[in-house]
Amino acid sequence: MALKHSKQRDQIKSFLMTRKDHPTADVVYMNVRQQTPNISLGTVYRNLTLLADLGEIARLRLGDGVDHFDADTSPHYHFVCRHCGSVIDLQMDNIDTIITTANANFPGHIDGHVTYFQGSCSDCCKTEAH
Amino acid sequence: MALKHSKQRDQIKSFLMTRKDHPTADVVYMNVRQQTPNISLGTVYRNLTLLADLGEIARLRLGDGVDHFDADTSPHYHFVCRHCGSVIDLQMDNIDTIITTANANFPGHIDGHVTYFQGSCSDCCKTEAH
DNA sequence: ATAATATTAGTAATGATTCTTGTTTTTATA
DNA sequence: TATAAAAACAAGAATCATTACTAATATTAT
Repeated sequence: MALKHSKQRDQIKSFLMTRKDHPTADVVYMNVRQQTPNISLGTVYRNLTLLADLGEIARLRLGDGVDHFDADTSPHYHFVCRHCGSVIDLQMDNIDTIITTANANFPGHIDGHVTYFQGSCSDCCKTEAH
Repeated sequence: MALKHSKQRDQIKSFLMTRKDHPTADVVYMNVRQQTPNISLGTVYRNLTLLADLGEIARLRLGDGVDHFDADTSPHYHFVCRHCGSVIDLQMDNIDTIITTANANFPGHIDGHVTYFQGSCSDCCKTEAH
């Protein structure tokens, strides 16, 4: 069951690398379809899952009920705007020390955490009064 | 549109207060149905959402595609076992200082974060070798 | 008691994702 | 280069959690 090359998979990954806004499967589908009109949504889902399992992309679950995907697998954090829902990269120092803190009084073994941030993005800060 | 009392809502909240394992809507439904056999799943969902909006319970989104509910609204964290999926309360010092860290180089305004921890619960640590 | 309206049960609809099936591509090897 | 095994595909059905709809019922203020 070796991996075989696929034009569709290449296009999905290439598209994702051009984007910094962490698109959903449906957005990937609508965009890749402009180059390959008869690609199917199932193919997009299957390849996004495969690429995520391979570690070539990241799957983001940000509480909005839809998976987002990110071609940038380097360590960084994410911000979700409460107003417009946009997902934005966040450069900040690594906070993995919270894992040590969490392990202190825990009877099992903690080896990871999921963290994302919320608030108003700069655009929404301008257009609304908070 | 003042709130009116409802036996179903009381039972849903009462049941949730007896549990420390953060049940899903379906688990709430199956249990409350033992007292009120013809309660509908829609009623369970509607009331869980209402109680969460009122701040009387917490809705937990932990990346497994199903919402979990918690009658304990005091500040605390959660742990999700990678092996059995169990959700466990975690007592640890508040880490809201990460919000200040995150705001440092961010052009908008960050006012919150979502954090949960992952690893092996004590039961799974015993039964498996990691 | 009555009227206004929030709530309910039951069921249909939605939306994201996964699964199935028969066909097409890819790739290793003869 | 031909061929055969298997990976990948397109199209569409199925699944699962959740929400929406509607007519009936329960609650509450007067």
